[in-house]
Amino acid sequence: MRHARLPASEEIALEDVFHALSDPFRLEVVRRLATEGEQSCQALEGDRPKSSVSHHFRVLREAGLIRTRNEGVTRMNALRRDDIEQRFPGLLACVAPRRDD
Amino acid sequence: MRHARLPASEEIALEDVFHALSDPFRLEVVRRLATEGEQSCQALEGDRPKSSVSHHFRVLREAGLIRTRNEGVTRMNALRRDDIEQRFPGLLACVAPRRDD
DNA sequence: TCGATAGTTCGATATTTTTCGAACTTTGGC
DNA sequence: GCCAAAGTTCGAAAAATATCGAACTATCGA
Repeated sequence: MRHARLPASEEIALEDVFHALSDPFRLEVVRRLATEGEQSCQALEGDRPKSSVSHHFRVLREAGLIRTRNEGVTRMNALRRDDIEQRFPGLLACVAPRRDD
Repeated sequence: MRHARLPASEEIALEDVFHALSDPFRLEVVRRLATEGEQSCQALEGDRPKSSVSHHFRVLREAGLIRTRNEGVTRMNALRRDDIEQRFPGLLACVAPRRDD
Protein backbone atom coordinates (compact mmCIF):
# COMPACT_ATOMS: atom_id res chain seq x y z
CA MET A 1 0.00 0.00 0.00
CA ARG A 2 1.38 3.36 -0.99
CA HIS A 3 1.69 5.66 1.95
CA ALA A 4 -0.05 8.99 2.04
CA ARG A 5 2.08 12.08 2.30
CA LEU A 6 2.62 13.08 5.91
CA PRO A 7 4.13 16.52 6.35
CA ALA A 8 6.89 16.88 8.92
CA SER A 9 6.00 19.01 11.90
CA GLU A 10 7.73 22.08 10.55
CA GLU A 11 6.06 21.69 7.16
CA ILE A 12 2.54 21.91 8.54
CA ALA A 13 0.88 24.95 6.97
CA LEU A 14 -1.65 27.00 8.85
CA GLU A 15 -3.87 27.46 5.79
CA ASP A 16 -4.04 23.71 5.31
CA VAL A 17 -4.86 23.12 8.94
CA PHE A 18 -7.63 25.72 8.79
CA HIS A 19 -9.01 24.28 5.61
CA ALA A 20 -9.03 20.79 7.08
CA LEU A 21 -10.86 22.00 10.17
CA SER A 22 -13.42 24.07 8.29
CA ASP A 23 -15.48 20.98 7.52
CA PRO A 24 -17.89 19.94 10.28
CA PHE A 25 -17.25 16.24 9.88
CA ARG A 26 -13.49 16.67 10.00
CA LEU A 27 -13.69 19.01 12.98
CA GLU A 28 -15.75 16.43 14.83
CA VAL A 29 -13.25 13.71 13.97
CA VAL A 30 -10.43 15.79 15.40
CA ARG A 31 -12.42 16.45 18.54
CA ARG A 32 -13.13 12.79 19.03
CA LEU A 33 -9.54 11.81 18.45
CA ALA A 34 -8.63 14.41 21.02
CA THR A 35 -11.01 13.17 23.68
CA GLU A 36 -11.08 9.46 22.94
CA GLY A 37 -7.61 8.88 21.56
CA GLU A 38 -6.71 6.72 18.60
CA GLN A 39 -9.65 5.42 16.56
CA SER A 40 -10.29 3.37 13.47
CA CYS A 41 -11.96 5.06 10.51
CA GLN A 42 -15.16 3.16 10.88
CA ALA A 43 -15.45 3.99 14.56
CA LEU A 44 -15.90 7.59 13.47
CA GLU A 45 -17.86 7.24 10.25
CA GLY A 46 -21.35 8.56 10.63
CA ASP A 47 -23.21 6.39 8.09
CA ARG A 48 -21.24 7.96 5.26
CA PRO A 49 -19.94 5.68 2.54
CA LYS A 50 -16.38 4.58 3.15
CA SER A 51 -14.96 6.40 0.17
CA SER A 52 -16.21 9.64 1.63
CA VAL A 53 -14.83 8.89 5.08
CA SER A 54 -11.53 7.91 3.55
CA HIS A 55 -11.39 11.21 1.67
CA HIS A 56 -11.83 13.23 4.87
CA PHE A 57 -9.19 11.25 6.71
CA ARG A 58 -6.84 11.89 3.85
CA VAL A 59 -7.41 15.63 4.06
CA LEU A 60 -6.65 15.53 7.78
CA ARG A 61 -3.54 13.43 7.14
CA GLU A 62 -2.19 15.67 4.40
CA ALA A 63 -2.79 18.76 6.46
CA GLY A 64 -0.63 17.19 9.15
CA LEU A 65 -3.34 16.80 11.76
CA ILE A 66 -3.43 13.03 12.07
CA ARG A 67 -1.16 10.04 11.66
CA THR A 68 -2.37 6.63 10.59
CA ARG A 69 -0.86 3.26 11.41
CA ASN A 70 -1.90 -0.24 10.51
CA GLU A 71 -3.14 -2.49 13.20
CA GLY A 72 -4.06 -5.80 11.72
CA VAL A 73 -6.78 -5.22 9.21
CA THR A 74 -7.78 -1.82 10.50
CA ARG A 75 -6.02 1.52 10.38
CA MET A 76 -5.75 3.48 13.55
CA ASN A 77 -5.79 7.26 13.38
CA ALA A 78 -4.23 9.45 16.02
CA LEU A 79 -4.09 13.18 16.44
CA ARG A 80 -0.54 14.51 16.03
CA ARG A 81 -0.96 16.46 19.21
CA ASP A 82 2.66 17.20 20.02
CA ASP A 83 3.59 18.14 16.46
CA ILE A 84 0.68 20.55 16.16
CA GLU A 85 1.30 22.02 19.58
CA GLN A 86 4.93 22.60 18.73
CA ARG A 87 4.14 24.24 15.42
CA PHE A 88 1.08 26.27 16.48
CA PRO A 89 0.97 26.47 20.25
CA GLY A 90 -2.54 26.85 21.61
CA LEU A 91 -4.35 25.92 18.43
CA LEU A 92 -5.58 22.55 19.58
CA ALA A 93 -6.85 23.99 22.81
CA CYS A 94 -9.27 26.12 20.78
CA VAL A 95 -10.60 23.10 18.98
CA ALA A 96 -10.53 20.11 21.15
CA PRO A 97 -10.63 19.41 24.83
CA ARG A 98 -7.60 17.78 26.29
CA ARG A 99 -7.79 14.04 26.69
CA ASP A 100 -7.65 12.83 30.26
CA ASP A 101 -4.89 10.29 30.15
CA MET B 1 -26.34 51.00 2.47
CA ARG B 2 -27.59 47.70 3.81
CA HIS B 3 -25.38 46.42 6.53
CA ALA B 4 -23.73 43.06 6.26
CA ARG B 5 -24.59 40.47 8.87
CA LEU B 6 -22.27 40.67 11.82
CA PRO B 7 -22.55 37.73 14.18
CA ALA B 8 -22.58 38.48 17.88
CA SER B 9 -19.57 37.23 19.77
CA GLU B 10 -21.32 34.12 21.02
CA GLU B 11 -22.65 33.30 17.56
CA ILE B 12 -19.21 33.07 15.99
CA ALA B 13 -18.81 29.52 14.68
CA LEU B 14 -15.45 27.84 14.68
CA GLU B 15 -16.03 26.22 11.27
CA ASP B 16 -16.72 29.63 9.75
CA VAL B 17 -13.64 31.14 11.33
CA PHE B 18 -11.50 28.28 10.03
CA HIS B 19 -12.99 28.56 6.59
CA ALA B 20 -12.37 32.30 6.52
CA LEU B 21 -8.76 31.82 7.55
CA SER B 22 -8.06 29.00 5.11
CA ASP B 23 -7.58 31.47 2.25
CA PRO B 24 -4.07 32.95 2.03
CA PHE B 25 -5.28 36.44 1.15
CA ARG B 26 -7.75 36.53 4.04
CA LEU B 27 -5.20 35.13 6.47
CA GLU B 28 -2.80 37.86 5.43
CA VAL B 29 -5.49 40.52 5.88
CA VAL B 30 -6.16 39.30 9.40
CA ARG B 31 -2.46 39.34 10.19
CA ARG B 32 -2.10 42.88 8.94
CA LEU B 33 -5.13 44.09 10.83
CA ALA B 34 -3.59 42.46 13.89
CA THR B 35 -0.22 44.15 13.51
CA GLU B 36 -1.19 47.44 11.92
CA GLY B 37 -4.65 48.01 13.34
CA GLU B 38 -7.66 49.31 11.44
CA GLN B 39 -7.26 49.58 7.68
CA SER B 40 -9.30 50.54 4.65
CA CYS B 41 -10.03 47.86 2.07
CA GLN B 42 -7.84 49.41 -0.54
CA ALA B 43 -4.89 49.64 1.84
CA LEU B 44 -4.86 45.86 1.88
CA GLU B 45 -5.84 45.01 -1.67
CA GLY B 46 -2.97 43.44 -3.54
CA ASP B 47 -3.75 44.52 -7.11
CA ARG B 48 -6.95 42.47 -7.07
CA PRO B 49 -10.10 44.00 -8.51
CA LYS B 50 -12.27 45.64 -5.90
CA SER B 51 -15.13 43.20 -6.27
CA SER B 52 -12.78 40.42 -5.31
CA VAL B 53 -11.38 42.30 -2.33
CA SER B 54 -14.89 43.15 -1.24
CA HIS B 55 -15.85 39.49 -1.39
CA HIS B 56 -13.00 38.49 0.92
CA PHE B 57 -13.78 41.21 3.41
CA ARG B 58 -17.36 40.03 3.43
CA VAL B 59 -16.31 36.46 4.24
CA LEU B 60 -14.23 37.77 7.13
CA ARG B 61 -17.10 39.94 8.34
CA GLU B 62 -19.69 37.17 8.18
CA ALA B 63 -17.38 34.77 9.97
CA GLY B 64 -17.18 37.34 12.76
CA LEU B 65 -13.50 38.13 12.41
CA ILE B 66 -13.72 41.78 11.46
CA ARG B 67 -15.99 44.76 11.95
CA THR B 68 -16.37 47.56 9.43
CA ARG B 69 -17.28 51.17 10.04
CA ASN B 70 -17.70 54.10 7.72
CA GLU B 71 -15.21 56.90 7.88
CA GLY B 72 -16.08 59.46 5.29
CA VAL B 73 -15.95 57.84 1.92
CA THR B 74 -13.86 54.89 3.03
CA ARG B 75 -14.72 51.89 5.19
CA MET B 76 -12.35 51.00 7.97
CA ASN B 77 -11.93 47.37 8.93
CA ALA B 78 -10.84 46.25 12.36
CA LEU B 79 -10.13 42.85 13.82
CA ARG B 80 -12.71 41.90 16.47
CA ARG B 81 -9.91 40.93 18.77
CA ASP B 82 -11.76 40.91 22.08
CA ASP B 83 -14.80 39.09 20.73
CA ILE B 84 -12.68 36.38 19.16
CA GLU B 85 -10.50 36.05 22.22
CA GLN B 86 -13.54 35.71 24.40
CA ARG B 87 -15.15 33.07 22.20
CA PHE B 88 -12.01 31.10 21.31
CA PRO B 89 -9.23 31.98 23.70
CA GLY B 90 -5.79 31.59 22.20
CA LEU B 91 -6.91 31.32 18.60
CA LEU B 92 -5.66 34.70 17.48
CA ALA B 93 -2.30 34.11 19.08
CA CYS B 94 -1.79 31.19 16.66
CA VAL B 95 -2.55 33.37 13.69
CA ALA B 96 -1.45 36.86 14.24
CA PRO B 97 1.16 38.59 16.30
CA ARG B 98 -0.12 40.92 18.95
CA ARG B 99 -0.22 44.57 18.00
CA ASP B 100 2.04 46.78 20.08
CA ASP B 101 -0.33 49.43 21.26
C1' DT C 1 -5.90 -20.54 -0.75
C1' DC C 2 -10.44 -18.47 0.00
C1' DG C 3 -13.27 -15.32 2.34
C1' DA C 4 -14.21 -11.54 4.93
C1' DT C 5 -13.04 -7.07 6.79
C1' DA C 6 -11.23 -2.32 6.53
C1' DG C 7 -9.74 0.98 3.83
C1' DT C 8 -7.99 3.20 -0.59
C1' DT C 9 -8.25 4.77 -5.31
C1' DC C 10 -10.63 6.08 -9.45
C1' DG C 11 -13.94 8.49 -12.12
C1' DA C 12 -17.92 11.01 -12.76
C1' DT C 13 -21.26 14.31 -11.02
C1' DA C 14 -22.83 17.83 -7.84
C1' DT C 15 -21.99 21.59 -4.88
C1' DT C 16 -19.38 25.43 -3.18
C1' DT C 17 -16.01 29.02 -3.78
C1' DT C 18 -13.44 32.20 -6.26
C1' DT C 19 -12.79 35.60 -9.77
C1' DC C 20 -13.83 39.64 -12.23
C1' DG C 21 -16.36 43.11 -15.06
C1' DA C 22 -20.23 46.15 -15.05
C1' DA C 23 -23.64 48.68 -12.82
C1' DC C 24 -25.00 50.70 -8.50
C1' DT C 25 -24.72 53.22 -3.74
C1' DT C 26 -22.87 56.34 -0.43
C1' DT C 27 -20.24 60.16 1.10
C1' DG C 28 -17.61 64.37 0.53
C1' DG C 29 -16.09 68.40 -2.10
C1' DC C 30 -16.73 71.98 -5.51
C1' DG D 1 -26.47 69.34 -8.48
C1' DC D 2 -22.52 67.04 -10.34
C1' DC D 3 -18.36 64.57 -10.08
C1' DA D 4 -14.95 61.52 -8.00
C1' DA D 5 -13.57 58.03 -4.65
C1' DA D 6 -14.39 53.70 -2.19
C1' DG D 7 -16.91 49.92 -1.75
C1' DT D 8 -20.96 46.77 -2.64
C1' DT D 9 -23.91 43.88 -5.40
C1' DC D 10 -25.04 41.12 -9.35
C1' DG D 11 -24.25 37.63 -12.70
C1' DA D 12 -21.69 34.56 -15.20
C1' DA D 13 -17.74 31.64 -15.84
C1' DA D 14 -13.78 29.09 -13.84
C1' DA D 15 -11.71 26.44 -10.21
C1' DA D 16 -11.71 23.76 -6.15
C1' DT D 17 -14.17 20.40 -3.07
C1' DA D 18 -17.32 16.97 -1.78
C1' DT D 19 -19.99 12.82 -2.66
C1' DC D 20 -20.56 8.19 -3.79
C1' DG D 21 -20.44 3.71 -6.29
C1' DA D 22 -17.39 0.35 -8.17
C1' DA D 23 -13.14 -1.83 -8.44
C1' DC D 24 -8.90 -2.66 -6.06
C1' DT D 25 -5.48 -3.79 -2.00
C1' DA D 26 -3.80 -5.54 2.29
C1' DT D 27 -4.26 -8.34 6.31
C1' DC D 28 -6.17 -11.84 9.18
C1' DG D 29 -8.33 -16.43 10.08
C1' DA D 30 -10.15 -20.74 8.82
